[in-house]
Amino acid sequence: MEGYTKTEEKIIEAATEIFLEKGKDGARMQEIAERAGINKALLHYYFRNKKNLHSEVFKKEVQNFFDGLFSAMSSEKDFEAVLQNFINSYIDKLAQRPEIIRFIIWEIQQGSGFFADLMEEIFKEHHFLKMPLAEKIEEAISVGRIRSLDPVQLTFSIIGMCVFPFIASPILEKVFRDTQIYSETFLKKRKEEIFNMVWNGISI
Amino acid sequence: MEGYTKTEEKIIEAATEIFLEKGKDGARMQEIAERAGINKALLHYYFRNKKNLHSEVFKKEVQNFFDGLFSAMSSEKDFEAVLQNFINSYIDKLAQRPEIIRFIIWEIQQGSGFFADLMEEIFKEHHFLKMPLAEKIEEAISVGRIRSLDPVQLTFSIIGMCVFPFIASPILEKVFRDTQIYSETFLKKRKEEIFNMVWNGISI
DNA sequence: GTCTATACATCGATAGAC
DNA sequence: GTCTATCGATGTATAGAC
Repeated sequence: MEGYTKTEEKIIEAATEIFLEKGKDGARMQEIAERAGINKALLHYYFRNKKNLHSEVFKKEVQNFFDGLFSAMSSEKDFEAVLQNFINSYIDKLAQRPEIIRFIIWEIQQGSGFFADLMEEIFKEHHFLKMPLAEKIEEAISVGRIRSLDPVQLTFSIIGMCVFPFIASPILEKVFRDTQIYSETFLKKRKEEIFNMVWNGISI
Repeated sequence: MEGYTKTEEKIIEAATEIFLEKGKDGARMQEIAERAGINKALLHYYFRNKKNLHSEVFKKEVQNFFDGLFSAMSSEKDFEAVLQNFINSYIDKLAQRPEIIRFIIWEIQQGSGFFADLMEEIFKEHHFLKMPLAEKIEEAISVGRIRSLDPVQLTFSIIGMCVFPFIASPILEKVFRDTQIYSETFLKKRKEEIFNMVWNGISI
């Protein structure tokens, strides 16, 4: 981590774990302090209050997630490769940090607009106008690579298919006792399934 | 609501609103009492503690959501109709109560297993063995109505596509200023888009 | 059943010594 | 920068009058 002192790093690290696990309201400053090996007073010395600390952690996590994702996208390639790559990257990223979904969903529906602003910022950093994948889809349509459809709708569909297994993993692993969501074989199969479904549905 | 006294009803109603909006940890018993027009003591008289009240509300909401959904499914029809019907019902249900997604996701990832148990119970009530849609897909494959594929994977895909727009609605309406997720036209278009994507991808 | 009053714990945040 | 001690607010929960 750059730009942080040793103590700040320890705090951020501890706060990330606790906020991801318990959420903003469920998290306790006391617990964060303990896990960081310091005391509450020092938390406030560095981050002033809980809201602030949470924002810092949230911003870092979201940026980290999407930076990796979008930087893998920017290179110009054939749309089939772009699609394949997007699905693979998204699933791999989610498998690394599945807790981030709940984190983001909570913040989104809080209605603060904080996440939306953050995303806009990240889009700009990567020189996208709005949603990266939607732009690529538009391109592919205009050059006749795929059939004409609503790029936004397709983007929703692809992301939805990628995200859902991670949202539902605890139930799914219970209902289907032999399904291990985080296993290499499942992830590979999932990637193929999404790609096939989409490509069958949109290719000319 | 059946089986509740007038006061219990008022409490459940108020608690539902507050829990859906602020979550289990963010909700305050004081606020629930005020909205119900009673005092804190009476909350504990009827529901003993916060955890209990939250469970009650959660169970009621989940049952209400899936009961409506599954009872619309049980009748035997051609798979194309079943699929169409499932997508339509799911989207309509979500449009009615979008807050339930966050509610459920939070509970799922809490790892208590409460939601999984609840779902199993609901499946049984409707005489399904595991996941309703997955069973219908298996049938359709075995009679050669659709191509052979993993029913669980397809189920994930369909639900993911239905749910995602509601998860992301606040950002989407910001990024695409002209997109009104809850408008009749958007919902209709979304249903068609999902059905077409799936049907193109699986029909023989 | 419903209220007021209050016990008791714990929270986020701060003051002040070092 | 880091600590101890503590404040004031607020949280859940209960006791006891009506």
